[in-house]
Amino acid sequence: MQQSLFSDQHADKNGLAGELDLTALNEAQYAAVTHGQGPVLVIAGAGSGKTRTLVYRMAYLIGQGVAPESILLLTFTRRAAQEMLWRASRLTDQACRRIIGGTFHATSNMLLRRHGHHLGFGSGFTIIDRGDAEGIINLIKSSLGLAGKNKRFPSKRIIMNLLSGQVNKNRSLEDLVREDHAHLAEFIDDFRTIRRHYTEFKLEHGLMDYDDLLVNWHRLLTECGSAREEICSGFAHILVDEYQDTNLIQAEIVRLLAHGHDNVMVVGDDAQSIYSFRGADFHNIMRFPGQFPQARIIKLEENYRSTQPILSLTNAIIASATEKFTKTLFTRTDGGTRPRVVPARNESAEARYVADRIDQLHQDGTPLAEMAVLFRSGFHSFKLELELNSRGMAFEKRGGLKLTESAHIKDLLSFLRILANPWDNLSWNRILLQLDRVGQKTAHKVLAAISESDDPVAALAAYKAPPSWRSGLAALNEALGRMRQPDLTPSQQFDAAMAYYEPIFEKIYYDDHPKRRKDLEQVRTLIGGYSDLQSFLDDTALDPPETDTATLSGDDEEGRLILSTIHSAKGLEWDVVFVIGLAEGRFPQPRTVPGEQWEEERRLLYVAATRARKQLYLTYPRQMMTPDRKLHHTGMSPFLREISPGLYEIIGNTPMPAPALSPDQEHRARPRPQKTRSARLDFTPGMQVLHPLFGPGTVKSIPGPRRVEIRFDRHGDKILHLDYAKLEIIQ
DNA sequence: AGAACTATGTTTTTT
DNA sequence: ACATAGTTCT
Repeated sequence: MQQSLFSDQHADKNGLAGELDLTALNEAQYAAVTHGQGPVLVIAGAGSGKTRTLVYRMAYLIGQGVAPESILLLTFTRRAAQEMLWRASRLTDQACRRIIGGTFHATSNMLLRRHGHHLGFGSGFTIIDRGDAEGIINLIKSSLGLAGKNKRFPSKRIIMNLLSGQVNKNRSLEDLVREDHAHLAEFIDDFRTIRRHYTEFKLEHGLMDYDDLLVNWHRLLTECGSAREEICSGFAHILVDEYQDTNLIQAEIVRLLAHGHDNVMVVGDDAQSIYSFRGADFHNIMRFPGQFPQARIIKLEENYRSTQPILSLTNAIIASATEKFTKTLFTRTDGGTRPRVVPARNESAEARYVADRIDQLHQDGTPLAEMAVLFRSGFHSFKLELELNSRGMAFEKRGGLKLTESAHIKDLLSFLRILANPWDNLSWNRILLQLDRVGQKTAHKVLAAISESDDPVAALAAYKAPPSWRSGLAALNEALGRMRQPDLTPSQQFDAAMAYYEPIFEKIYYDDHPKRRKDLEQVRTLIGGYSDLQSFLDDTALDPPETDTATLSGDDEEGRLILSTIHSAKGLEWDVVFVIGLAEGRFPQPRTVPGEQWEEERRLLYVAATRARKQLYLTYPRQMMTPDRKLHHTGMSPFLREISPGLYEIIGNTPMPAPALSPDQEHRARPRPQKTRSARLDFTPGMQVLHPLFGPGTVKSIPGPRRVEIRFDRHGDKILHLDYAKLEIIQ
């Protein structure tokens, strides 16, 4: 009997860490991991081990002799990418250094650097982030005289949505205006003008935003045969996690990358689709067999993460969804406590309750790293952060601002970006505004004077400034001169920029510069790993590093409590999970309209609740501050109200009367009774069977349709799916 | 008069 | 963090 597939010589050659124990997999996972050639679609529920399956497949392929660097591991959210690569590195030891993978954009960046000459941009393009794009829009708005209309002009967010029309949304400008913002119709011409200017601006300055990157990739792979050949031949296997988070163009790129061999395995869960606002479309999962007619479909339906009471509740959350999903989850984990719903008097009481519970659980032995607090929006945790700080409890907040999005980092990076691209108007604007007596208008004037020059830095040195800020400009010019000395490493350039920026920095952020200084030091460390400034800038634009608020101390071994937006918690799991702010008017978001948006909010709650292994707390304040600073009462989130109260326990001195449920809701919320089918494919308890991997065993029970539970002599109890199991009946 | 500075109010989620 | 409105400076 083959215990491990890695006891052969391939394992040592490729540096697999220890043995890969395939017997730990269930039947469907095993089928996915050991699948030979061709496309595979794995539809997997929450907690079904989908990332593990994907990573095992990678290790399995390496064990079969596939070169690690010819496997492409992709996913579409940063946190999930981190988790995936971490798991991969545990399995493959030194081979992991040769694995190519991460977020789609980070991988793009790597491929661009390797094959960039095909894109026709030469080396002179800069990748810009969302903040840059918004900055450009603002510049355009003011130069067109549209800024004055701000009072009635739509927010920058709406403009961004409209501008990204092509790639992220399948709707036209007119559709968007008609559907979502009918009152903005009169601005449609302005939108068009802004969009045209934005496109021109990017072309003129050699800038690419995220969407351009995708479009260019797609163009490259469809229009340039030799480039496609060169890129695709490098990857023998493509493994994609969180496939439901792809948008149309990304799904198409995945198909094109597999050109010639179709060795693609995608893993996704349509019930966990929470990124439609950036163009992701979970119907891509359903379209996959159309793209790859040979595709084999495998479902992972057993949940290994959560206890039954948690699973019953999460199943009830998703059961109310209008669109029916492709699978039902079950678990064999017994025991566990019912999820707790906690109404608190107000936000402070909610924060106190959560902090108290965490403190208690910690004292009882749950490590802080095994607990997490999740919420809909970044600012929902403010009260809790205050509470935790006042108690001296350390935590790590995820989601919200990235390191490179904070003002002081942007300030400093501006200098470096000028060095890489002296025509970067956005960065110039930022630098000029730091000078005393220079505001938006003056900066604009200076920019107009220097940006047409062959050497903007020299042009700035020659610029005749009025006496009020002449000395400030002189200092800037001197600093730029120092930074431009030849043969400086990126670190030395950073230090030169810092020497000039430091006094300004301390003045601007007089109240909290010690805290911000740590971020700057972090960038300093980061830049030390680069010998080429442009690579550093591209990497940070595409894949901004996380703010690390950690103060490295002795108890770092134990880890820290995580506070996270639900979006940033995707793909992770903890023993104890608190979901806070589950009040009406907070979850779903206040302006959510019924329909697709409403359903996405529901899936978001589903994602949050399915992060929990053992304990789940759902809390909400019964009193909240309205925008006009008045208190008003709120009830629990409509998503919670739909759930049968029998599935949870209410905590608190003033329990709410259980809301009456319609018989229909009552029925849907209850765990589904298992259907028993008469045709059981000849398996009955007590029967002796033989399995190619697990060896001999005895049929224990028939837990569901097309499933058998078998007690194996060597590997214990397992539930097998008859669609995949190659069982031999002995007697 | 025009530009810079200051106080104030509002914030979805993110590759 | 940013936009805007109101106030102060040149």
